Amino acid sequence: MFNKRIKIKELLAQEPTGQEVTVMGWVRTFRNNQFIALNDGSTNNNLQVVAGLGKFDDELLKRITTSASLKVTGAIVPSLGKGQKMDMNATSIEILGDSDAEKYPLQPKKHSLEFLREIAHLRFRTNTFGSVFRVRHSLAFAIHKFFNDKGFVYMHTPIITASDAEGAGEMFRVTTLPFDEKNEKTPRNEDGSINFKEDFFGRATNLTVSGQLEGELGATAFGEIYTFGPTFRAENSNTARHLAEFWMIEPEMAFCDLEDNANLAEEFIKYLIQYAMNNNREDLEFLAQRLSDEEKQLPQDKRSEMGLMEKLEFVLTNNFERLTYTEAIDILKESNHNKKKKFQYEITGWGMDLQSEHERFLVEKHFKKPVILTNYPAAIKSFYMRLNEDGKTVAAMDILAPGIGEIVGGSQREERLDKLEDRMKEMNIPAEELWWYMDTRRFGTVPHAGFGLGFERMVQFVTGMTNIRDVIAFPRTPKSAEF
RNA sequence: UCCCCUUUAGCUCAGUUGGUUAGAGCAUCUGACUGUUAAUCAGAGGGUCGUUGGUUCAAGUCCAACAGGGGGAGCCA
Repeated sequence: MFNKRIKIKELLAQEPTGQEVTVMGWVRTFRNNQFIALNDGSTNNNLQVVAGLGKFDDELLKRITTSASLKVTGAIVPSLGKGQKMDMNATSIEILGDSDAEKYPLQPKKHSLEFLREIAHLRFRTNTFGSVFRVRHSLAFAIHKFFNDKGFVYMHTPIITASDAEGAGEMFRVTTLPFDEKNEKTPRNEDGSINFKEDFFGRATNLTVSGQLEGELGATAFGEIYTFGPTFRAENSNTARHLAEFWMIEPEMAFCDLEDNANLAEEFIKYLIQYAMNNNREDLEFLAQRLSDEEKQLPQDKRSEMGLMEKLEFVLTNNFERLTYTEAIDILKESNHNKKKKFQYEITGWGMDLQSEHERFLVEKHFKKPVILTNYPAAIKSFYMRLNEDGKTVAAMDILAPGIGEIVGGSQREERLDKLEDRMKEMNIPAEELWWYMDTRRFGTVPHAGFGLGFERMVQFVTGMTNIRDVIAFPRTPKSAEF
């Protein structure tokens, strides 16, 4: 019986010719004791249900409150009012679930994003979050489509990992060892350290911070793989662009160098934007409007130069700017911004790590478009990145997006066993723990490369949401895991 | 973790140099109206001023600590 309903998005695309249909959804507002704005989540547009005067009991009408769920049947006719092309003249209204108006926290008015974060379980029922999460869904779908169409194998890398050598950040421990206040039940070695042999896996384990190392195992068999799954970082990060639990896409390609890698990343990002623009135009236009309304409250110099749609269009039609770390340092050094000493962190010269103000200057002020920075000094990058011929830089790449910062981090991997071992020794990475990783270099090693794209940062970029906590359903951040 | 800002009704916010009974809009409730568009009109209810301590004759207002939220930085995707 329930599958007889028509979704409001589909209905609104039809012409009103008196057809009798059934819809189900939640009440957004009930105006004039007669007009129900009904929403079923398929689109932000509501169906106006008209409850003709005198046709329904007062007792029933009283129960039509904000967010009550209804099953409504009636004829679809051209609207007599101005705001919509069709009305449903209700012949039957059934209340599926009441919603106590005195207790329901959402009102038909603008709410702050901060307040909505505190009621994250209900915020999907707002237009903003409806749009954000429909776009998020589309992007997730497009990721699989992009890689599937290219013949990549979708690989599920483990969530629980025994290696703590990945070096990508602090990890969450996974254990079944007893935890009591005095630690009396915790198994100990003779020297007092915790005996992990007694733990579930017989060793210390953690939540993954990256699927890359396992991804490389797949790439050196299937040729091209990608992962798309949750990732965990136990960093005490309190920013609008970090989460303790987030989703990451990590393609890994054999027979691939840094340039191929950068080409793929750029194509990938553009594909995702194009997909959302083709499939979520209505939601993006709503979000663009929201963003522009929001920015009207900011001082002139803090507003974006482009609207959301223009920005996405611009990224699609322009090549990402590609330059080396060394070139970037030169640009920063020679900039008027630097000469006027406007950087908080001084440009000390080659070898320094770029601060986010430097990255933002390059992306938002100098080039005004996404930038692919390559070939960083080896000393500031990870052990697995391929050492360049100059002996001092590695084949790394970061893609920096306006307003978001680093959206992609990747590299060509060090496929030469001796060079990899040297590098691990230098950086105190225990090669023996990663024996399985080293085996790819021992048996048929091959030039290969890959990158990680932060999914939530991508969703932020496409939706224009400025806080990463507003593009994931239930954000996990330090001191916060309510829902 | 560091720096800055902030916390007053369900929500968004006023609240003067410390001084009677802490206000507004929206929401809610009651009634009216009935082709409305965040409906409108009239009325009503609704507050431990984040928590604890201090200064003072007197604290929403000043001070301190703690907690929550926001912005920026670091770590990174």
